[in-house]
Amino acid sequence: MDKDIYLSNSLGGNKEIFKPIDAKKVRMYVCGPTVYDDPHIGNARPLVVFDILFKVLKCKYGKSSVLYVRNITDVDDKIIEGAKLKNISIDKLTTNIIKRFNDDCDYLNCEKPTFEPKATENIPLMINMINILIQKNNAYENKSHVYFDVSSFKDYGKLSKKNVDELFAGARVEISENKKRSEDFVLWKPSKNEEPGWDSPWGRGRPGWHIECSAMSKKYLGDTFDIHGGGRDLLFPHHENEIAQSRCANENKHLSNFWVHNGFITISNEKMSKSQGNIFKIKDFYKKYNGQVLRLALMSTHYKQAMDWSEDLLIQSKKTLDKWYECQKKPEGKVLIPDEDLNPLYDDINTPGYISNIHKLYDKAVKGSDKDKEIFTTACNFVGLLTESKSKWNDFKNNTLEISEEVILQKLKDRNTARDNKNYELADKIRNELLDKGVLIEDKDDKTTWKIK
RNA sequence: GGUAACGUGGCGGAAUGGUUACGCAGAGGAUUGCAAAUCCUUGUAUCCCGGUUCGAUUCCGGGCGUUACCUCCA
Repeated sequence: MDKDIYLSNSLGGNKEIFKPIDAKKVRMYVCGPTVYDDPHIGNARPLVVFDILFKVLKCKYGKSSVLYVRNITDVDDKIIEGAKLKNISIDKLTTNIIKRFNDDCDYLNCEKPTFEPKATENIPLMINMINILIQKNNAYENKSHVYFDVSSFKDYGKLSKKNVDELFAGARVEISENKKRSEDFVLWKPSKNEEPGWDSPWGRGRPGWHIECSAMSKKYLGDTFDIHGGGRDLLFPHHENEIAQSRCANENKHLSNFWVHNGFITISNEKMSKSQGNIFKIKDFYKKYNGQVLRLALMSTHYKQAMDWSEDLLIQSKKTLDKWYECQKKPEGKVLIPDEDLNPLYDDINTPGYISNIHKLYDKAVKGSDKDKEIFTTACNFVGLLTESKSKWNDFKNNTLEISEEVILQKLKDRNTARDNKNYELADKIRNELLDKGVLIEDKDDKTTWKIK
């Protein structure tokens, strides 16, 4: 489609026309997981949001013209703590969690990014970047620690619209003995023997939290790229610090031209947090819901808004997909989604607006031709919905059932016998029994069929 | 306290300087032994107070409310 893509840019705070630096090589970096615990639905949101943005970008610029990099941070204090807590090796923990993460991505039907670099495989790049920052007087070493000197970077706070003086004047943050100012942040820190560490000019140690993204985005996307994405919580300090490191090391005006942040998921309007005990892991939904249900649920709110997670939301999403799967028809050959229907996605990834259009395409498809059904299905497929076969969708539901198919068929037989004898009381009783077990009966024409509620 | 985002019907949730999408739930109808499914029809909303304007839910100001962020170090 010729239409421009619009994106809300956290840098500046306005919705802008998206123009890539090079239309033949559109570059997006999204902050991936720190692999210390099972991914939760808060992690699921950026996965789906940026998966859709990836698809939209490919739609406009061509499949092979879009690079999508999502890092895996596999060295961090939280990982060290997590391994200790679970009493397993760090290696085992990160391997486990990376597997979980990949399973969750599959479950949510997210495409693989172009590159998924791991922090531990890029330590030399980080050391190199830290060296440059020290040389340029943007960083200093003290007692085997290296800190970034925030006062050396005049644009610090620009992304998150924070005034550095005000931010740290409150004296809420204690000044560490090792660093000059409270706002400075660590680039490198020493590791104890049992902790993971790498040799460096400042002794055996490990990188600070932010430097891995600066090093890896540079490696795969260069000094300046088009889009940097992640959750709202990363805006400060993580992205602010990334900008400081990268721009000082690379001496350029922008790290990324666009900064895109997705909002939070809340539970009963409270932020998910461990202390509240209200964290939902993605794998907790494996048995009860097809991943498509979560995907549609995550699309039902615009990515910038906070979204409240609820069982009701999932029930509605499931119901909608049930309806949509009835109308699924695999497109034969190339089918185009009408521009006017695609429009909302180009306008700042407006997924609710797009869903609305899918509903309209559905209305048309139900009454219309095979072609209409193919257009409807294509529109769903575009955002990763209705991609599995109808039988697979139904199989998933059957697997959640506690009653065997044999028993169901026998009950249907009994009921129809009762109906033939006009014993409607018994017939209704059987129907309600099955309904209690989640089996819904439909009398259509002369045939009785059943399905999972 | 500082900063930012948000406030739309019963619920979820878009859009918009002038008839306020879409879904769920509700109501009425067709159909049905009753249901289910499907189809048709349908009611209901822009937090409060000012300002700009012929006209504000939309723009501006104030208020109220909700939420988030305020690191690393510890």
